[in-house]
Amino acid sequence: MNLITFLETEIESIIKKLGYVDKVILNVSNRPDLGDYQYNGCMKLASIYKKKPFDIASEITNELNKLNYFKNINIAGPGFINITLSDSTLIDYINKVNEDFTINTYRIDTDETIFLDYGGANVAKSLHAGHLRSPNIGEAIKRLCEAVGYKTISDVHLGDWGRPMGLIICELSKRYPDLPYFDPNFEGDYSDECPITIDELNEIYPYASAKAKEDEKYLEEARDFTNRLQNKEKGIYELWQTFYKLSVDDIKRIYTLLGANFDLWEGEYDADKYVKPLLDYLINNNYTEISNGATVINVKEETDTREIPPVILIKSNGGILYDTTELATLYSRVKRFKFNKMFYLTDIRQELHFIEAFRAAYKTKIVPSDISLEWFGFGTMNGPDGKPFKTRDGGVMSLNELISLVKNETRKVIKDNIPDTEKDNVALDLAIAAIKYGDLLPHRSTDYVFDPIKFSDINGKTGPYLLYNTVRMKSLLNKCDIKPNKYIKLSTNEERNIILNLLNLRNVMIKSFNERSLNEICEYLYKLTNSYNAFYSNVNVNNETDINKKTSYITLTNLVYKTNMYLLNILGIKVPDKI
RNA sequence: GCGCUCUUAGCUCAAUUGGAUAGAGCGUUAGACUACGGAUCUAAAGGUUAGGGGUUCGACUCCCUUAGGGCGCACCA
Repeated sequence: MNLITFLETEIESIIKKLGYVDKVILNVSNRPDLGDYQYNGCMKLASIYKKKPFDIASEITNELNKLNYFKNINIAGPGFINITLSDSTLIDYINKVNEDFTINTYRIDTDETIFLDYGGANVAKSLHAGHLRSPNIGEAIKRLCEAVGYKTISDVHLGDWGRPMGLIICELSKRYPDLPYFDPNFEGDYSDECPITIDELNEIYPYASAKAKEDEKYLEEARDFTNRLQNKEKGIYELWQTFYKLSVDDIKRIYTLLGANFDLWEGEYDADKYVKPLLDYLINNNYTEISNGATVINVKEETDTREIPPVILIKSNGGILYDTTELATLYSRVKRFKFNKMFYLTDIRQELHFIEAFRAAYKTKIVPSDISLEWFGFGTMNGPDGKPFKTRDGGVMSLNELISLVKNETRKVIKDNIPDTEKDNVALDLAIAAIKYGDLLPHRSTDYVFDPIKFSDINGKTGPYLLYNTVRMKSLLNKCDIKPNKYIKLSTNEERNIILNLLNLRNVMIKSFNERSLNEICEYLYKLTNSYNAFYSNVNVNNETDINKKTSYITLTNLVYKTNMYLLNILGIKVPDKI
């Protein structure tokens, strides 16, 4: 059992024995000079039980002193209890963790499944800087859920069936009118060959989108193509399939680079076949009403402090919208998969959309009340000017460009002894680590400034620093003639700090999981690594002649290394063999 | 206009149910070490937590208010 959890339950039972009730939480002390951990509950208990906090604290510490886990227990201020663990407690615990790493982690006993919806890529619109956070955060949350004990299902939820598709097809019909896809009398097989390249595809959408804004006739044509596609008209549908594949292959390539994997590559297209049954269900059960010519679901509630507009299912011109597709997706997921919770991760601006969609889903019983729907948003990734990250000339920066940009920085860090043939791969690993760590370090919901140079620095709180030091630990483990075994002797203060940090892993995972944010884990990785480096710079492990000390050093090194690997894997950061 | 949200060190970010002296990184300054991967480590300076008021033993955190950002408010996704 985790040591901190164990001590919390011990204290809880002491408090109960004394006649009080509290959910005991042991916090890492913010006064390390007074103790390792602190319990702050006495002030609260005092107000409940009408006693002096100091007296309650005394009663508790008297009982605690009967246990033999502690080096020191003291009361400070109005009634803070400070606890310092004894070395033997720490040594015993480290040896238990050494046998079973998972006791030091946060893991619950559950057979629940969480369905995660993140990624949010759009077909035929190349991934750009604004698309970075969703796969980064989403993938890490997914891995954290799995580490905690949940089963997961992840879906990328592609935007692949709306007006953008019509715009692409419209523009293709102008540029390549002779393609067989546009010939209604064409009888042969459409070639599998895509008529365009990915670069051209990436160029077409912004072009067509801009043109549609100023050219009403063009927009009308695009609408028409959208309808023809959604009716799966021969030729048009096949054309869509070819550029769909081209685009999705490119999206997969970049997501793979970023370490994001999805169980499902579904999207609006897959939801489309559920739209009709959904609408039939909603209309037949009188969940809908007509408002200004549109078919809507009213989701206002009396307690609302703001105006909540209705969910529009069918536009006055007969078309369907974002919300319709969202509900159809939910409708199909509930029918096809078994899960207990659903996590949505998007840009923070979409909050209202999800509030509405969730209300509609519960109100209409599309989603049963025992499935929890949860949305959490992420903040914007900004440039140095505090506005959304752009290229130097103000254009949209693709993720390809972004990765290259950072790779140019991380390449400078690589040592000369790495063969030229491997340098590029190492630079890429470092770049991905730099980007992901930089992205996950701030709290999920806050906007942050993306700084390629700062993130690529091998010194400081960065991905490259963590990789470098983790690789160095591995190198030491490989080089040392002693293998990790039993932790015997706690001989330096630096080791004690490392152990206290290791002890904290579980709490860090709990906080990260509860917050749906990776910033606690990122901070922790730096802190743990840094505490190890303080040890490393003071103690030469390989030159140690005392075999007990040396074994202890290497055992501790191994635990820090394992913890780093465990957490970096949760963050989706790959650790290269050499840097 | 209405609503949500943010404002913390020179810069970029943290802050554990309301807890003690608000912490990190970078930058700055001063040190350590022929080095198992030194691309490291140690330390110092730097704060009226945007301003004002309130709640209480205690407020970056909760409430009110002023100022300044960001975002959202039915037929885009």
